[in-house]
Amino acid sequence: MASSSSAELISAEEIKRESPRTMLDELAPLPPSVEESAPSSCVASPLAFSPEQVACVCEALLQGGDVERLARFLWSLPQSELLRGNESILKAQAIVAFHQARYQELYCILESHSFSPANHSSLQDMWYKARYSEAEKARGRPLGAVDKYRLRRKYPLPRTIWDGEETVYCFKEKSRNALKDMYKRNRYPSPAEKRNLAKITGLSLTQVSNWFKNRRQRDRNPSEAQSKSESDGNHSTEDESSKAQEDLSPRPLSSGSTGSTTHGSSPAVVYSDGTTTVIQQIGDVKMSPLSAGMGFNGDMASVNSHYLNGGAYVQSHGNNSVLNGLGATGGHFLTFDHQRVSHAQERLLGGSYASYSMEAPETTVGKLGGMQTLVSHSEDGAPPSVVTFATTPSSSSATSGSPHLSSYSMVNLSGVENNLGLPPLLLPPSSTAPSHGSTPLDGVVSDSSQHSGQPLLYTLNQVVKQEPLDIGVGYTYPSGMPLDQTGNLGYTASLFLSSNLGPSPDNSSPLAPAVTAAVTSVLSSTEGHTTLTHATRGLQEGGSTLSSDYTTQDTQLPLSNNLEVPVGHGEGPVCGDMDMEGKELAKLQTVQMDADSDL
DNA sequence: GCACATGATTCCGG
DNA sequence: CCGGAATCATGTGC
Repeated sequence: MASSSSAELISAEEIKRESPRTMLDELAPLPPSVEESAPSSCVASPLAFSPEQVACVCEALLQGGDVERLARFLWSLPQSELLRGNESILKAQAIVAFHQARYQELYCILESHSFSPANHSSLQDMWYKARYSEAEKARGRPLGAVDKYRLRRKYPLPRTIWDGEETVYCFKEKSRNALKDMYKRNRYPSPAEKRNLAKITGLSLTQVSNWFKNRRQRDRNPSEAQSKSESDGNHSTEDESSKAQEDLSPRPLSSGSTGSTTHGSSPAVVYSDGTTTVIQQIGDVKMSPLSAGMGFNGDMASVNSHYLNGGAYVQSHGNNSVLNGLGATGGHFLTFDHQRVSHAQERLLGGSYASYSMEAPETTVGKLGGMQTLVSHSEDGAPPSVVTFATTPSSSSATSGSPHLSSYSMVNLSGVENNLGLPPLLLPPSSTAPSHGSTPLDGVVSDSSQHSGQPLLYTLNQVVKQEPLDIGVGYTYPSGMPLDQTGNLGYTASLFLSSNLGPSPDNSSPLAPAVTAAVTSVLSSTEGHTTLTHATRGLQEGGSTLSSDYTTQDTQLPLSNNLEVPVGHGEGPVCGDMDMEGKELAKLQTVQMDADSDL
């Protein structure tokens, strides 16, 4: 496996040597709408990306929150890629469609593919926001709470983005049952019990406390708030729910991640459905009530998004999963073949990128596995970006050829408002009607070979403090765009991609079988330093064992290291200035490798 | 639109 | 800091 078509792989070394341009720029060329270039040529020579690579880039761009760039990237993909059914791509398409107010298209995307639970929350949010937005436009006035409620009833979430768990008043049924059970046994739970309940339910300690407080109050004077239906006589549900890591198999309850967290409140939830196991750690932060649009609480995930600030998601898959560290093997996860980039694209790339600004002041680098680092910088001003992929030795999947992307993180650039076209999707004719904005596309598209790609299973961990960060149309990328106090983006996320299928479907370019990728984006800091952020995680091979942790802000970064990589001059976001020299890159890699050693 | 249900918040006392 | 009471804000159902 280590064997990948050499032709398509470029080592970081090579990249830094021969690539003066930013990778992301190449990945996200300007849209064909840009006059000066022949759109068609954009697709003439397909990028040498494997589906997984494309997915990874999508994720990276998604994390970055730069919808504009994401749109460009999607645009650059051959139709066949778009049709593959890869979740990351679909999600990216959905976000772009949302951003551009092409709601019908958005609905189609959301309804036509079953998304992994990790994405449910954000997609649900999009689903509803799109509905609200449409309704608002239709009636010309803002919607009230009741209006929204009705819309939610009218347009229930498709099962493709919803686990089916009903939520009432923001709490999931299971959570309430656990609370009720406990209440039945003890109206005044001890702090420890509350904490445990919090863990079990995925609620915050405060929520649990409030619940008991309210419950007692309403039990006391039934006069006003008679919750007869529930409190009286007998709660259907019986004992035991709370403590145990009980049964509650399918969804959100769980084995109390025992030691989980230091500060009294970071419930951990383990989802398990046989094939996957997810552990989610939930922090205890409240979102600003203002956080635009996040008011909707569809399910627990949403609730969490409301209250959490930290978390992690790990998913492992039966037979494969070798997401872990170092890999000297050469799985080059993301490679870029410059030679295959059309000249037209290059021209486009050279174009204007001045618009985006990176503001994340600093990021950190966690330990990484073998890394592939791609540095990019734009020629006219954009700060450099570095995407680093950690590769993993393909132990268990030596034969499978299935790629594993274990983690990556990317820090981002401020979302730039913009409307770019998105490549046409294969949607029912009716749905493609572009309602608004730009719909540049036409000339794009070329090959039509399609494939329903293999179900790439992945989970994305993203946790963070939620702060409003509107991307254009008001969509707040719900999950992963934390802003730090200064309003800058400082985000770290882990992404686990795994696939336990055999060789990738239609991929002509053999990928390293087990690859752990870590994308790291270098951001320019005001000091002229750049730090990397990264999160690493690993799954032990040999099956679904969870092994690790991850990342993210603040408190929870057990494995991270912090590295600062000096970069060019500190002149600000003016192109050339930010170039990362080969040596810096080398340095970067070295550092990363060092970081590995303590794995 | 209204009434009820329920989670959250605020204020107060211990 | 916790619990109780009052109250607010929003979800829910009719």
